[in-house]
Amino acid sequence: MIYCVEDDSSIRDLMIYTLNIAGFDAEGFAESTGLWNALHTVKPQLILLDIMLPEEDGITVLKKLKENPLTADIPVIMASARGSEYDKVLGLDLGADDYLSKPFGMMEMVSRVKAVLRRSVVHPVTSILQYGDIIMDTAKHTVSVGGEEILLTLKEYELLKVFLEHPGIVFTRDRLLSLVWDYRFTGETRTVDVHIGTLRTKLRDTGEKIRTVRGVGYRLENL
Amino acid sequence: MIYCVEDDSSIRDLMIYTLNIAGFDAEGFAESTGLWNALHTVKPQLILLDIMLPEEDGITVLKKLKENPLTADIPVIMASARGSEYDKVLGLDLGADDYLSKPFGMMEMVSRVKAVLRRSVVHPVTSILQYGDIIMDTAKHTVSVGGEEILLTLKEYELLKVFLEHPGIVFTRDRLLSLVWDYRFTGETRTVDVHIGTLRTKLRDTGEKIRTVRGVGYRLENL
DNA sequence: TTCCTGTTTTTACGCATTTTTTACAATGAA
DNA sequence: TTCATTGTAAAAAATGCGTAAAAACAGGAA
Repeated sequence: MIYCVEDDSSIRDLMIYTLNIAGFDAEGFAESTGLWNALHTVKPQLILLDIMLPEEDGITVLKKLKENPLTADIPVIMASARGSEYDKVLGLDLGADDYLSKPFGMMEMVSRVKAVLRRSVVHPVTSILQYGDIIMDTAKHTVSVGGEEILLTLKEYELLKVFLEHPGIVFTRDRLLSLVWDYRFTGETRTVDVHIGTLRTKLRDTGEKIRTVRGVGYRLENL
Repeated sequence: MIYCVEDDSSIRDLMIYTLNIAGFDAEGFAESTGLWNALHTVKPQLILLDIMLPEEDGITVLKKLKENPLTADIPVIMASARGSEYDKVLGLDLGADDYLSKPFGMMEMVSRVKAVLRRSVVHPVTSILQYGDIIMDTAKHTVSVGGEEILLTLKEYELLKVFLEHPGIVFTRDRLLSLVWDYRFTGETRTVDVHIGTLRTKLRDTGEKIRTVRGVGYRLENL
């Protein structure tokens, strides 16, 4: 998924259209609010960002993106009609990955998008797992829900980690036992259920997220 | 002056050329011996260091740089084709300031160089570590809390230093042992706990700052 | 050397928290 | 309804942590 923030709707439509043709999922926004909303649901591979925008300008948006650890690693290509060197430098310095100066051709855009994506394949050195408003920082060993830190015991933490690493996948109790515990034996035990229970109550305010798959195990609901 | 250690001469030349265009003095070396010689004469603002090198590899070079107080404060950006997580973590943990994964674009390189330099300008002569009202001066080897100097033993000091250098990050007892002590063995010992204990009492008036992460280790609470 | 002093490590144990088990209630499919 | 499965409160067991106190160590002075 590529997000494209551009106020001129004819240019925006053309960009989306071209990106689609080139095989990318792309979504466009006229100004930054749309981008911020979208970022809450799906994290894109790349953002195309115009500098001149109504409301919040592109430089500010880029700054914000780079300040937040959740979005800092999303590559950004800046675009602007103001071709001055100043803008370029400013944009690149803040961590933009490339620059398109208007008017640019669609071919050029696609080739730059591809180049940036190629480069940033290996990038993710992030210790952060996100799922909706749940954020787990494995380096700090903390979990927060909606910015509020919640305290989990070790088993709860590791259980949640397994789910966050594989959202949507069903895990049998045996599988969870062997992942989080190091049980070799697979005996009758309610241990997993109990921990799932406490996890659920601690995450209650986030809505019911851990689903029971009767006769099989548990899985984290897909967003 | 920026030093650039890279064995592939075509890449190295391109890097030097680009850095020059961007307004930097830059000098390149095919392997680490050149770097060591150059360091005796001119101390650079930054070093670009490839991990895969003939003779001495980049990780070793980085270690040496960070061990020597004369060179420890030179920012280093590591570059490597081996994109494995392991390399990254290792590099970053040893004190590299950023990471470039090959193949990288020249634009990206310049923007990262600028970013690192910008960061290191803010903390000139970084002999001072601060966290809330705790101030550690690594040059003077002193620690003060709220202006009042406190006396720490060597182990307490080094333990605190690790935490101040990585606020918020969890350290297991094993990790702390290998960082502050030079234990190879990983045995059952309460040594770390005891020192954490004495540190805590000496820092008591600053509020509880060192948090226990049960089953894992310790971390400095985020401010 | 021996003694002294301050630091570091080990040992041992109490305590609090976490984890597991147990037992039973609730649920849902057939 | 029946029966297997799941949820969970409460009790029991296990574990991990903090810390006092003893032991070991290091360095300096006499």
